[in-house]
Formats: sequence, structure tokens, C-alpha cells
Amino acid sequence: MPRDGTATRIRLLDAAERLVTDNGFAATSVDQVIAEAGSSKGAFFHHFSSKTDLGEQLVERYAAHDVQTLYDGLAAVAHLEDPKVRLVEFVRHFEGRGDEIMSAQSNCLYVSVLTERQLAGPDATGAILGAVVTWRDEIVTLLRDALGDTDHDLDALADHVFVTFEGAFILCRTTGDPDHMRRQLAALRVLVEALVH
Amino acid sequence: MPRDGTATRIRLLDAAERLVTDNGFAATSVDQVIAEAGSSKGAFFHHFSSKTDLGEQLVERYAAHDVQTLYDGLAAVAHLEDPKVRLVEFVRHFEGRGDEIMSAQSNCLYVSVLTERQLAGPDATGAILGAVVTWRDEIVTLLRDALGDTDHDLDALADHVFVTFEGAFILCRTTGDPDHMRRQLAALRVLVEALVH
DNA sequence: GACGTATCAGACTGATTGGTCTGTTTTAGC
DNA sequence: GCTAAAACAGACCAATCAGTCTGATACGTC
Repeated sequence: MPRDGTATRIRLLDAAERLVTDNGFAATSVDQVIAEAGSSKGAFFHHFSSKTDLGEQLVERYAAHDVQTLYDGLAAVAHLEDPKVRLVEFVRHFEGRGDEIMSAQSNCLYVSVLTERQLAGPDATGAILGAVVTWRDEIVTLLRDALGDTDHDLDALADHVFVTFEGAFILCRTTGDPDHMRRQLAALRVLVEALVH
Repeated sequence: MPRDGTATRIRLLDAAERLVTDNGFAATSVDQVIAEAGSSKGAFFHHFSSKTDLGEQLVERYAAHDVQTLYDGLAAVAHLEDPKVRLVEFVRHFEGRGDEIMSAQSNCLYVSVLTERQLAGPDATGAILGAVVTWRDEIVTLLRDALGDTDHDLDALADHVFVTFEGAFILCRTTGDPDHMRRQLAALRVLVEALVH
């Protein structure tokens, strides 16, 4: 086996993630990615069969990290016995990390890829959908425990957490103020508190 | 004055709006817009000084329509005297129009433009911000009337309506199911009902 | 009906795009 | 040390990009 290329692959993925979240997928050229990563055409097309392939691998990595973020949040509140408190503290957990999220990224990669979906391929959309459904299913459990029997649309209420994240990213980008992420998660927490009381 | 070009201009804007909302701004070429509108390079660059200029005019028109949608919603509930009912019915008004919204457009133009912001120019972002602030200010009034004195972040709660719209657009695009727009607005209505009670 | 101007048509251009191809370097196994 | 294959470098290519330019055409004004 010759030299190890995983470091180069990660450098290319990191550079691409920065550029794509900042400027969009279509507006990011592979030449830009190569320059940002300090790499070359040869290396790029050795690790990725096409720009579309890069998009899919980018989304898969991002989605895996996203699901990990969900599990971190669940773990942080798993010890709480009151299901109403557990639900509210679950939201507050992300509220406390709003600033951290926005300092690490100027937008959600999902948005960049979904906006130009025909360029990224259907596999990318599938990876996003997998993450969304994972969030939904876990939060539905939190909601059912907290609300008991109810005729509310629990799937939609669960999806509303994802919706708040994505909408808040767009609001931050519109206003240029990253604090809106924390404030939107706080607004969601207030609304959820009202719902469980 | 020679022949009237406003019809051509509108055809170009309509074609561009369809293509940009479907595929994104960067992924839409002016040649595509021209073909979709059945026009020509000469006509395009007569009406728009550049692709960036097209983006700005596109957003300005879309934002004006967006603000009109807000005022339609306000007018529909203006006759309701109970401010709590007025707020809830304001949200329900859009909930009833969720399907209509999604059949007319596959995404929000704001998202397409914000994702590739460096291509669309700062004027486009300014037009979006104007619309967002208009929504915020009007909804803050509804909230203040409904909630009275409170230490909640009313700006953030008002912005949450915009956030729900944008997040729901992304959820619809992820799942391919336009019904999520209506369901997310219904979830927002449920949460707001809980807040005012 | 001549004239001037806004409107439009489309060939053309230089830059950039995603992707290919040839060749070189590195390293594990023998 | 030899070899094979993975890892990489960068010149190169056809296609497409946004934008220009020349000219034709329609139409209100006089």
C-alpha cells in the first residue's frame, strides 16, 4: 500500500464545506476547493469521481455530524425524570449552544445543497432526509412522553425543531446577526413551555 | 416612444423566478432564462445591466409580493376584536393557504439568493431584510395586544413566523412533500394557542 | 413619411467551468 | 533494491459562462 490519502481527502472536504456553506454549491468551483485546500486537480479527482460525488460525500459527513448533535442533546437530558422538563431542557440545551453553532458555520450545508438539488444528486437529498427523520422520531418520543395522549400532529411538532434551525440560519443570513439562532431557539423553548403547561 | 418592452421584461422576470427558485441563482444561466422566456441576449441585457441586476430586481419584486401577503393576512383578521383570537387566526389564515403557497412555488426565492449572496449583491439582501422587518413589526403589534406586558422576546417570537415559513420550505424540499408547509403552520398555530392561554 | 429612439435579435468573445490525461512521487510487500 | 499500485501534480480540453457589439425593427413625434 502506498502513501495514505485520507488526510488530503479530509482537507478537500473541509475546504469544500467552508466554501459551499458560504457561497453555495453551484457557486463553488472545484478549482476554488483545490486552491483553498492547497491541493491539485489530480488529487481531487482521485478522491471524488465528480463534483456531484463531492456534494454527496459532503452531505453524508455533515448529516452524520448532525445526527451526533441530536444524540448529544438527548444524552444531556436523559437523566431528567419529568418528561415535560426533559422536553423543555432538550430545547434549552441547543439554545445554550446557539452561539457556538453560528460561530462554526455561516449557514446550513443542507440549504446549499437543497437549493441546487439537480447538481448534487438524489443521494444527497436521501442523506438529509435520513437525518431529518432521525430527529423527528427521537423528538416524537420526547413529545409523547411529555404530552401523553393528544390529537396534536406530533410528527409536525417534532419537525418544527428542524424547521426552527433551518429558518434561523436563513434569518441570521438575512440580518447578518448570528444571535438570531439563540433567540429563535429561545422562542421555540418558550412556545414548548407553554404547550406542556 | 417606440414599442413597449414591459411585457418582455415581465416574461424574463417570470422565467428567471421559476428557474432560480427551482435550481438556485448560481445554477441558473442567463441563456436558460432567455430560452425559457423565448427572448434573446439583446433583450435581456437591454432590461438588466447584469445577472446581478436581475437578481436584485427579482428579489425586489418578490419581497413586494411577500409584504402584500402579510397585509392580506392582517386585513383578514383585522375585524376580530379579541387580540388573542386575532393572533391565532392570523396564523390560521396562512395555515389555510399552505397548499396554495406550495403549488405556486417549490421554494422561497430568498433562500436561493441568500445562499449565493456574493452573486446577488447587497441590495438584494437589503430588500429581503426590509420584508423581514415589516413582518416582524406588524406581528410584534399582534403579540403585544395578545400578551400584554411580558418579558418575552417579542421580536424573536414575531420573527418565528418568518422562520417557520423558511424552515418549512426547506422541509418540503427535503421530503418532496408540499403538505409540510400547511402542517408546520398548523404546528405554529398550536404553539401560539398554548402561549396565549 | 422622415426621423430618432427604445426594443430586440443573434453572432461573437475572453474567461471560467468540470473533467481528462500523462507523467511523477511515495510507500508497502517481497 | 525492485516492483506494483495508490497518491498526487498540473497541462490540457471541450463546453459553457456572462457580457459585448453590430445591426435590424418597431413606433411615437413632427
